[in-house]
Amino acid sequence: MLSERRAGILNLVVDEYIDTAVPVSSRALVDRHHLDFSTATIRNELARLEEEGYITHPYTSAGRVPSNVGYRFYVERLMAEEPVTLAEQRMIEHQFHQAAPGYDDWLRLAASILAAAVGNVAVVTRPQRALPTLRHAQLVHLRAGAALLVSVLDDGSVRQRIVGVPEADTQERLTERAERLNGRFAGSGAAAMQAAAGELEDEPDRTLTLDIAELLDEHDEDTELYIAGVRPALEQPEFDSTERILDAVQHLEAYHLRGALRATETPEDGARILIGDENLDEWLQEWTVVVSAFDGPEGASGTVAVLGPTRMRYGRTIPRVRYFSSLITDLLQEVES
Amino acid sequence: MLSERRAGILNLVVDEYIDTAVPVSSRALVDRHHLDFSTATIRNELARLEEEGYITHPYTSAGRVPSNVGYRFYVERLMAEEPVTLAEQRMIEHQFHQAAPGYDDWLRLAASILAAAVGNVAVVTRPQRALPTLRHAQLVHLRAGAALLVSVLDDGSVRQRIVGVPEADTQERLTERAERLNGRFAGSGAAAMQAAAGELEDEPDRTLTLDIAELLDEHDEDTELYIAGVRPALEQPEFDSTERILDAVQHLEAYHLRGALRATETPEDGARILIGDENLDEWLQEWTVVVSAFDGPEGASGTVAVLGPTRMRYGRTIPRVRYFSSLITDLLQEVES
DNA sequence: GTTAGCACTCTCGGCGGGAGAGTGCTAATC
DNA sequence: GATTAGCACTCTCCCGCCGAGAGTGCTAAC
Repeated sequence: MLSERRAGILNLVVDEYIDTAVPVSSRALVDRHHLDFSTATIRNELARLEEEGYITHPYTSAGRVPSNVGYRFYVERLMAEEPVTLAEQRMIEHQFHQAAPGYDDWLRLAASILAAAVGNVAVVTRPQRALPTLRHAQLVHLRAGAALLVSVLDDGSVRQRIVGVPEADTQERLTERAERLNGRFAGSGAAAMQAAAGELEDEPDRTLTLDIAELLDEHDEDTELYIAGVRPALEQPEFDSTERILDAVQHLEAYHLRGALRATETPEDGARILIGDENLDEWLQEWTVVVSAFDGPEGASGTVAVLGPTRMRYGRTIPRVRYFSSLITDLLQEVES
Repeated sequence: MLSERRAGILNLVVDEYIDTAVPVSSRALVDRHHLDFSTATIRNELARLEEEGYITHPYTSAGRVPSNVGYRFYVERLMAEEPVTLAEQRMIEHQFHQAAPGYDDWLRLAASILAAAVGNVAVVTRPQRALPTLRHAQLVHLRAGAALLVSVLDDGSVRQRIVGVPEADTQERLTERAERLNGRFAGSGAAAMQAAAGELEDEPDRTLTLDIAELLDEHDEDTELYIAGVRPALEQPEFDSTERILDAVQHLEAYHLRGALRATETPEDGARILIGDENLDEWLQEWTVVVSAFDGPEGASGTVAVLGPTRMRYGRTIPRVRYFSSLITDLLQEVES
């Protein structure tokens, strides 16, 4: 229903708008792309595109701006992808191999390289297992009656909380206790622990077991998030007023981003793109989220995402999110030292 | 050298300016505080105060604004402290006792309550020991030749990195290895490990020991930081332009704040106040930092701080930073469950 | 279907000018 | 000698105006 020519014009409009952030006029299209039609013809086509909902007018006589529908069509049918060149790949890999090896550093680095590559906010989550099991628990004596429970999970994540313990327990006793629990529950998941807790004779051990189970269940409440590129994103012209910036700043923090990513079904392969009102969160109505998953060790999985205004360089962003998703998967697998 | 009366006027000027963010005029002082002098007299005094460097003029004929010297004098001699009322204390403690017990949650909560109480950015660091020792190390198998080394320190902090291990090591072998090292080095500090590493027969064990020692040494590179109140701080009138906000946003992140706090000698008791150019960091030249220390378990210590524009409600902020510093110390000691 | 031409609309930036808020100074007063 | 009234002067801020410019939509001709 969208004629060949009109689709082509839409493509140009979106490209142009993404590039300049200025509503695009018929004149600009003709001049900058040497079209063989007059501006009047283009204007007619633009009017049609507007009727069909692909573009809009900010005010009666300014140029055209893509609508969400327009962006969606662009992303699915029109856009020219800008692939990650070999040179770029090499540069990126080089940066990784220069850094000290370590989950945290790598993921943080991934976020910041990706952010720089696309000029928008990048978010990377630490990989987690859906149903993590306990690898090792540890009790650190704080004071009579209280200790810090530190649990290392099989996906390498670490969770901790303060728990009550018998007043009389010294650090030595606590260590014994922890070892006893490790012997019994290392390799178990939350469900198994909850089921088995009842069988335990020792009351404090029982409570601790339930504490550990809760820690395992806390799951993504506390997912570590690496965020980068806030500044470049906020320098874009859509953030012209101080309130817009403040709103964005407020939302671009771990808590809200976790929420935004959790709401997304992340494809195992390729990237998922949510444009404007396709996002559930209220605050994301004028944002686009490009998100993909990567695999960590032991069946754990994490998320890479880029967030920016709906006017985003899709052709550049999407391949890069995909690339980073597989790059991180590879990195985490091919670790060598 | 600063006459009684002039000091009083300076006090009023600073109070007024902190309150309104508007350069204060002789008229405003007389009217709002029912002074028994004419505006002309006040103007003379203001002129003197300006000569002496306590206040300035933004432009030839606007009201007066305190200088850094003025703020310093105000903080040391003039300011009326607004103590934390009992009702306020109860409210705060109530909020703590409602939260799930746990270092992270408490410290995060502390930051956000403090931020709300003072209307500026609050930062709380996780308590750390100056020379931490190892409590327990753990190796998580990632892939042949690589493992995740997770170390729990005696102050309850946890550090991790990816390390190389013999290709042949299975998870079982790695666990044995870790237990061997724990047996030998639990309770030791980095220095002891470095010294003892040479004596180890087994080459991989030696490397691992050095890895652990490095982890212990990384120290505050990676201090966890809880930050809150960015938005309210940035809503203040000093952040009127988008660049100012962006600069501030960029600096109010973990990396820069760690730097800023590290540069500060933190008093064990009471609070240290750094106004404007008393700060070393370039970006803090128009900020004031109010910082205090608190004690964690086992001789570890952490930091609470508030950051805001030099025009800050000192009388409110300082007592609250002090209060939180001792409150956190108490909380961490009086944990019960 | 395409295009030239034109009237119309809306934004944006610059300019001017008046109101208002303050100061500093001088000279008179207590 | 301190205080104050009075006044000239300065600087900001805001508002309204206007013209330039950029676009569009429509009509009529090709």
